[in-house]
Amino acid sequence: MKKRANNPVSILAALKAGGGRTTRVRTAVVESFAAERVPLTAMQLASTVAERGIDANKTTLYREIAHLLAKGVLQEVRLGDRAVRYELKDDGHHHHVVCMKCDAVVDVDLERDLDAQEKRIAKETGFLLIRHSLEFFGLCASCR
Amino acid sequence: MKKRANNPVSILAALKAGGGRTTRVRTAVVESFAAERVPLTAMQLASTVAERGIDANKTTLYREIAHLLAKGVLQEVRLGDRAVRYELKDDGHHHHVVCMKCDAVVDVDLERDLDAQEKRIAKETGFLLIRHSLEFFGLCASCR
DNA sequence: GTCGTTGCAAAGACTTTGCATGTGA
DNA sequence: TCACATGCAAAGTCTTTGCAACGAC
Repeated sequence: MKKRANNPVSILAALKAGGGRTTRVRTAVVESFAAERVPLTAMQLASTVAERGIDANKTTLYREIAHLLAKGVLQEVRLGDRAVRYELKDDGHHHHVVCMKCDAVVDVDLERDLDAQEKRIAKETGFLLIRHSLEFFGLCASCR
Repeated sequence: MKKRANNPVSILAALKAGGGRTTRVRTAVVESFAAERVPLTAMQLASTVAERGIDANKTTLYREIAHLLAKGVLQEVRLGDRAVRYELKDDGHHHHVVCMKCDAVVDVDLERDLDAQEKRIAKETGFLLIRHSLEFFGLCASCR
């Protein structure tokens, strides 16, 4: 399984090589995702970027997210709430545990993944299955 | 495992017993969920209700959904897209298979549920886990 | 200088709230 | 009757689009 370089410098370099520019906002966005490590909503990204001292317009952030998705730097993550979140794309498939009170997110791996179940379900339903999404919800150690 | 009566008549009777009224809109909403069987967004509900010949204001539909959620008649379902969907609550825990092209939804059960995994994850993360959500995405037989 | 990037304003989609009116039991 | 239910208008939240100005290289 190939491992993608997930540090801000490499990502920005790759974007630049693809014709993009290394701007104030883009740098702050990529650094924010790399530093936070958990999936962020557009609004959480705005706060994180602001905390880093960069005052970026929200339109710009939405456009930057779209750009990074198109470049394969980010992937969408849907947790249980309405929001769409984004995280740096890595090659490892993992799931999330979400605190229903404070919104904390922790990554987890499954011991045996769902491949067998997926095969059976594909057979039973006639679907061609492409991906799945599994999240656990509860209260984290400090909120319980 | 106790089985809830999921037909419109019983549901409306139960709501009435709880102080609610059997109105034109409420009847159409409950019948729509019972007839469709798959999770509906507020907008899909509006269409379904309209198809049944009832012209309900969308504010009313949002309020009716909130009311039915509060009464435990409906439960929220989050599939992979941004929308929040609702379905009649039943006691059986199941998961969904979603067609990424035509939005068709099929219910599925897991052979072995995720209890063991859930226990392990709770132990590892310190979370008190309350529920989980698992969806499969792909293309249905007609769209593939 | 070019062309990618940014900001502002405005529009859009979906959802919620306030208030006056309607209606089921 | 009267509390529940409804409709309309308005406001709120999140996201997208149009357009002119800015700035990385």
